Amino acid sequence: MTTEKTQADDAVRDDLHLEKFLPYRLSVLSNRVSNAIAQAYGSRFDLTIPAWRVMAILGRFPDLSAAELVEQTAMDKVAISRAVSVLMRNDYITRSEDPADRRRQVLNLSELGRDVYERIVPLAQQYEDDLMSSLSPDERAQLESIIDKLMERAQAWAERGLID
Amino acid sequence: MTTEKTQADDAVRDDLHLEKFLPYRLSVLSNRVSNAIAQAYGSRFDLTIPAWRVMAILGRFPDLSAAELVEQTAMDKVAISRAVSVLMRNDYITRSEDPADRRRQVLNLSELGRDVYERIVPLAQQYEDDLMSSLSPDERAQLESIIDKLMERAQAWAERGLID
DNA sequence: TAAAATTGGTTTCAATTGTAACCGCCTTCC
DNA sequence: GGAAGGCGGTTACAATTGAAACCAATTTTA
Repeated sequence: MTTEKTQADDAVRDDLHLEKFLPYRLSVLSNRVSNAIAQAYGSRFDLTIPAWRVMAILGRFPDLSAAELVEQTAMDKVAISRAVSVLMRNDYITRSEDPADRRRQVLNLSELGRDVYERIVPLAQQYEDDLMSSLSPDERAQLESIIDKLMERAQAWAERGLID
Repeated sequence: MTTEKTQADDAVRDDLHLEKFLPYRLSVLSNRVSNAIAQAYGSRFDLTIPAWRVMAILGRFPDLSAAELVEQTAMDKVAISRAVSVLMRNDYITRSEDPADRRRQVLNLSELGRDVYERIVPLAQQYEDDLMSSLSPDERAQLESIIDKLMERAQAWAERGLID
């Protein structure tokens, strides 16, 4: 009834099922996941998502500057700067001036920061495991490669301009 | 020094590869996609993402109230209210009081709104198609079902409380 | 070697978003 | 039928975010 169309060739395009629309679904999924996790460690360690991301990167790649964090995280430099300043306030990271280039500041987890990092990692891992546990091994592998492909495609939009 | 481990069995969990971390990847992917698309129709029709979402739903399900939009979109009611008010300002939707319940306001696309809607749908479709074109038919099907499963899982966190 | 242009990073200001309080209408239950 | 509570929707205010201007150090170039 409601699915009837007056014009045959309008039928397809005229009907957008938002619930089925991939970009929309991605956004809902991503928000649900991020918010849940943010809540989990935010409530324990008083960390925002950007702050935790900075810590996650520094935990793996020490001695980065803010600019290098920008590359790694795809966050913008203002967000990094703010995350860094709250992390400094919490003594979760240290900042030292690079003598070779006095504009540059080298960042690292502090001892306290590494402590927190090491407690959060398993927690984060646990969430990921829980998510993944709903998938078969085959699906997991598929997902990896699918995300890569979609990412590449979306990246292309940004680089080579939008469609149309 | 800082990378040394004191305890052998910390070694595995201690290493979080953010670039491989599903929640993180989802968020980057979703942002890239949404921003690109938002830019595409935002620049043409001066629509924000929430506003476009409201139109997308109204295009498919006429005669909804704001509360029903909340259900459909998973946006919160303030966001809906704001989207509705800009859409009213642009004459993209109409609002009529429900005589049976004078609190309730029935929303619909205006003629102009439907026009815009019908021009955006193919555009949105095109983006989705372009994204999907990077996947094989098999992968597309997989993705559908994978997203469903992940969504369900993440939903469970919200409902039954977080892990741990 | 002194302007000019670039780079790392921060600050400022405006726009977006989330939370909570709120107003008006409606229902219900004494 | 009239207070008490619930629901639809908006407003107000605070927190977050993004864009652009900005400062200081460095590199370029002439």
